[in-house]
Amino acid sequence: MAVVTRFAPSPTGFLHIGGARTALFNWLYAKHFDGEFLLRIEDTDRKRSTPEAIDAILDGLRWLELDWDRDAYFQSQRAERHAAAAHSLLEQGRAYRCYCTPEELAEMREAAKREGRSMRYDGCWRDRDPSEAPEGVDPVIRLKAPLDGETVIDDQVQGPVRVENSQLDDMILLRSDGTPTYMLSVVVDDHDMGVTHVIRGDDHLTNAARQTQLFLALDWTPPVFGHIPLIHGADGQKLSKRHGALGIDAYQEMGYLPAALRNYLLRLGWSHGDEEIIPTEKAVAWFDLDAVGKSPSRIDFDKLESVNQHYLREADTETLVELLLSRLGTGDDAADTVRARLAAGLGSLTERAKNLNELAEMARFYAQAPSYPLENAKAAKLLNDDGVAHLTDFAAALQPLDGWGEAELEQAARDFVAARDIGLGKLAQPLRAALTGSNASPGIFEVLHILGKEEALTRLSAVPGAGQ
RNA sequence: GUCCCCUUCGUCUAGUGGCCUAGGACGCCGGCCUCUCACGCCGGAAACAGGGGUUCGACUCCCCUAGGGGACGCCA
Repeated sequence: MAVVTRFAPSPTGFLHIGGARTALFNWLYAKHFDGEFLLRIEDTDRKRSTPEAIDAILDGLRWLELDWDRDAYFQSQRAERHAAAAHSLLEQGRAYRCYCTPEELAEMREAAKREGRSMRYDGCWRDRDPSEAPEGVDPVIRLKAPLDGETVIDDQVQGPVRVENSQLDDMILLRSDGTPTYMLSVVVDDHDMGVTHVIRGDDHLTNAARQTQLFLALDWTPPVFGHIPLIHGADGQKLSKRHGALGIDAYQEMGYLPAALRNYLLRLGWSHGDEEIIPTEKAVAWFDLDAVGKSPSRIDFDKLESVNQHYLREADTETLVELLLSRLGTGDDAADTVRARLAAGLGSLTERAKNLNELAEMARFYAQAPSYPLENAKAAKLLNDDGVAHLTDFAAALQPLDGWGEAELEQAARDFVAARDIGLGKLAQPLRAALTGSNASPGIFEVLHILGKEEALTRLSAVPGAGQ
């Protein structure tokens, strides 16, 4: 039987990092077994579901390059089918009408809590005659779940998990307004969609037991479950808005590459020996549930950055240039010149940057000449009297040069400092400040070369006090 | 409160009874390289939560304790 996995987010918010990893694992599992990866939007909570959230989730998945098979399913469109399943259970005597009011239920929970019992519905309408039904109360439909014995989930990540049936109450299938609950919808949809493997956060572990009961009541075979541990914030606490529970678009804005984020997320909770850099092809080849860890992990931006830098170095130049251009916000006028400079300078720039934003800042001088006074205090200090004097003389020495290759430029600089008996740094640092506006940059001869003779000499003469 | 799950360096993890004087990666510290910043290279500090068993031998198996997480909705 072909493997079918699914990612089933509820569109009540953006796609966060935990959801992204769940989607990734489902995607990888399907790819590994040459199966299908489906997407189902669980929008049955009309009050909280928004079209914006649906778009954010879809965009997030697309950005991460996690493509889904078939068309996306929308749970809200299948409510009739869900209700039908509940009614058939009712006819078979496997479900019943319950007339308890929300108030009574709340009272029940209070009492249970007081007496130290587990807080669950006591099943008082389970065998009660419908003729006793109170007037004017719309009943809910509950599953007539087994009273004793146990439900066992052979979880592919957590191992066998046994839950006493006495711990599970008769779950509501249909609300008093006739709409299906999450439990019912999930089970019916997973069955109808042919889902064979349910991979999701372990906050659903106890749901798996209830859902198994439902599958069995419907005479369906439950899917294989794999409950992956949750991701926590850097402080070990549950993910919240303050740390890490950001939308996937935030990671995009922070300058991470999709391939890098996938690699990082993959290693959170999953491993393959000592492998760290795992491109998607290898991930597909290696991924399986047995290598997923059981304990929750924390998000670590340092590591993410490091992985990102790796992918930055390997990224296609053209792609990177476009990504940078949009971040530099430069006009179109000089676009071709800037593109060429960026393409030439990218190689050594990616050795220095950990994300696209840093990269853009480091590359900025290829698009714009420094403006005075220099913002960078250390750089400004390099342009003191001595520094400017050296620059002026060196510019004069450069003027008659025919070639502008790195080697020639370096030779000229070495001859220059040797003649004056000064260290190379005495010349290189002021040069750097004048050319890039900064005290840190790629090798100065590379910068000189990429900028070109005309632009370089223009920048040198633009230094305040130069040429006297 | 009840039930379920988890626990190896700061973080992500390798480890499936002897290969472990516990390995790797990120981060951190030191050094080398050097026109700056990086990269790279070399070296370093850093962990089996605690206590009982089982065993010739436990990071690995069992029990207890502690800590962490999750679930207990007519939310998903």
